[in-house]
Amino acid sequence: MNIKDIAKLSGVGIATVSRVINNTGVVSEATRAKVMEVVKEYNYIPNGNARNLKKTQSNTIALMVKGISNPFFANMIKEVERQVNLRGCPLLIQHVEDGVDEINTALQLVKEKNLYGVIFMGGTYDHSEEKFKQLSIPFVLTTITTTQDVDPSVFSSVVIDDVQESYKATSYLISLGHRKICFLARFPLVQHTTGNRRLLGYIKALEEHGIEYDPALVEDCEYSPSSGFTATKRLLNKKKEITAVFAASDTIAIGAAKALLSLGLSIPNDVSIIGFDGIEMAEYYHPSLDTISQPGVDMAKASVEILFDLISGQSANKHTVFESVLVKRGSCRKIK
Amino acid sequence: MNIKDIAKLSGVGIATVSRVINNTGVVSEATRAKVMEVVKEYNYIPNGNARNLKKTQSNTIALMVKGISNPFFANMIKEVERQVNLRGCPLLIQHVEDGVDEINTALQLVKEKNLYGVIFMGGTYDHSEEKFKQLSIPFVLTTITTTQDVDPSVFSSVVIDDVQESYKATSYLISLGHRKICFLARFPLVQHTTGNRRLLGYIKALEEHGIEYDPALVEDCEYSPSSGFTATKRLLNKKKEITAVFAASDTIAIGAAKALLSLGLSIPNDVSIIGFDGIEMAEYYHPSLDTISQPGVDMAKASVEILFDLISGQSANKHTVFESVLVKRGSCRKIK
DNA sequence: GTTATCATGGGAAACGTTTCCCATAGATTT
DNA sequence: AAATCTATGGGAAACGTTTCCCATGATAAC
Repeated sequence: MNIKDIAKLSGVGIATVSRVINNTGVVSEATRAKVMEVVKEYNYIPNGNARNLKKTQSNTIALMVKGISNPFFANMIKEVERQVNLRGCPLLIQHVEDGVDEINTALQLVKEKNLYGVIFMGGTYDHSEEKFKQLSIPFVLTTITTTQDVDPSVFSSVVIDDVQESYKATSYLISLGHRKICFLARFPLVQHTTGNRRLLGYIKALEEHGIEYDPALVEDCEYSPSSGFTATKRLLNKKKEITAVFAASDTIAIGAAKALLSLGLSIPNDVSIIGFDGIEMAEYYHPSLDTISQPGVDMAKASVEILFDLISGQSANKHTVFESVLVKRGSCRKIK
Repeated sequence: MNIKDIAKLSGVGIATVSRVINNTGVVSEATRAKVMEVVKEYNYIPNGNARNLKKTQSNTIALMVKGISNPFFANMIKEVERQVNLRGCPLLIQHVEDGVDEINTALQLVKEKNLYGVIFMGGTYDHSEEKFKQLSIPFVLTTITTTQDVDPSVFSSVVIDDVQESYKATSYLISLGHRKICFLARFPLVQHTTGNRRLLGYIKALEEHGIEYDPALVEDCEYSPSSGFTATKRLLNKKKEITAVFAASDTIAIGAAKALLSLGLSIPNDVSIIGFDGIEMAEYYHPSLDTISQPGVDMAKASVEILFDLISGQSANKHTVFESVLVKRGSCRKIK
């Protein structure tokens, strides 16, 4: 069942059927009704491949996610899909394996599927300007910013200020009297990752308050409870006196909390703890965990809006910085 | 840059370029090398739309997920993608909104994109045989079985036995001396959902042990901590004496645990609790939560294997039932 | 009554592949 | 030396659309 069949069955030309389906050009009401009836009756759905081939552009938006199992991304993905579908476009969700270059993957996809636009979610901050330019279609980096010498006019982004928010969390702990503050995050070899930027904020806060930065209080770990758990164990084995833990994600914070609690330590009486992201689980953990809560859904929505503005040519590349909120639930305590 | 350009640049015909790219037909080593050199140099990637149009079949596999934010699905999705990519196919992840018919969505997608195969993950058990037949390409239901009068030879599935596993959990609590056991799950209007089937197992266990089934101990709730939390609050307001909670997901169990803990109750001293799924968070909760752990990754792998067997015509429709494991972590206690 | 204008709809090319079928040339057989 | 076979590679049709351009008939203008 293709457009030719529909044309024959409706007694019109294929061009007319196409015009009816796409609501383009002028077609008399009578003709339109006649065609639509046949379309409905035979449940005709145009072949997307032929369509995209001819138009040398599909209306598909791709979402490249690095870390699809990250619970913080879950609601963002749903919102991106909702917003994209609202605009009548299908969303192709592409998971990018850790260690795989998401821009290269996208480059491939763009050529192969004639994408309409791309949203990148998660991943590193390290991309060259040249790469961005190769990607000749509109795209938005969400949750990713870049500190390389990249001309800001060649890409769009929706981010939070990792340095600033991390500074906020650390300062909060310091204001409560903490001096021995651990920091848990992921530090891959690449520069300019979320972890590295949050480390900068952590160090900045320490320095501003005259606290010496002790690398032994910083542990490298994946963004997962299990990794947070083992990292915290490693930390405790160093026999440092610790009064607070700042985890670069709530998942890490949960693992860290478990490590402390299972040793019989109390949160926040013995150790204060604060996470990052604002996932639901942090609230329902016992004790509920303080966190730097990111407006994930708003960020997702903004990403799609910016992408479609770019597509329609209505605006140039844009960089939006969202503010996160320090949510206090009692897992941090004033000491001394 | 298309196949014609490559042909011209290599000094061969387009048919030859196609043969080289697809490794079909016979091409002399010299010609192949010449063409490949040009392909590499210009970084040529064939247009997927043209390809799929001509072949009247793409190699794309679609994964229809209902509940993409379900943490239990996270690892399964990753495994499905890994397995599909391993077989040289791209995976299209399609999120299906709650309440939307996933088969209809797939039907649309199949016609539009000439899919190669479909995997359904999550959702209800209610599908008619006719619908299955309309979907004229190979597909596998994962995490979904059907109790309708559907001929088992028209579909494939990878599931656990919900009734049996639920029976297992409930029996475990009973064996520990519990009589007042709450059950939390989602009961939508549609029949034959995961929740309904697990309820059957729960009731079966009670009856077999001569315990009267009390509907007041069963609460309807979404598969999320917040919903588990409020459902448990509702339960406690009924002033029933409760000694154990069986939650149909670990996310619900976490919400339930939070409700109990925040009232100062102890787990497992005052109330025992057991969840379902086996997500990482249940282990890192404090206390660690007992659960019926599903082999999600194995199930994902099996789904892809079955799908590709169907595609290659190597085998007929098949139904695989996986066994779940009762994981004891101490959140359930023997009483009396 | 003739010409200009307009609304509508059809024909055909083009998008970039794959693949069938045939042509060519060199090698092998008779 | 002629005939046959084999290996290789090219031409062209086809996949199912969209869209440009043109044809047709009706209406309006003169």
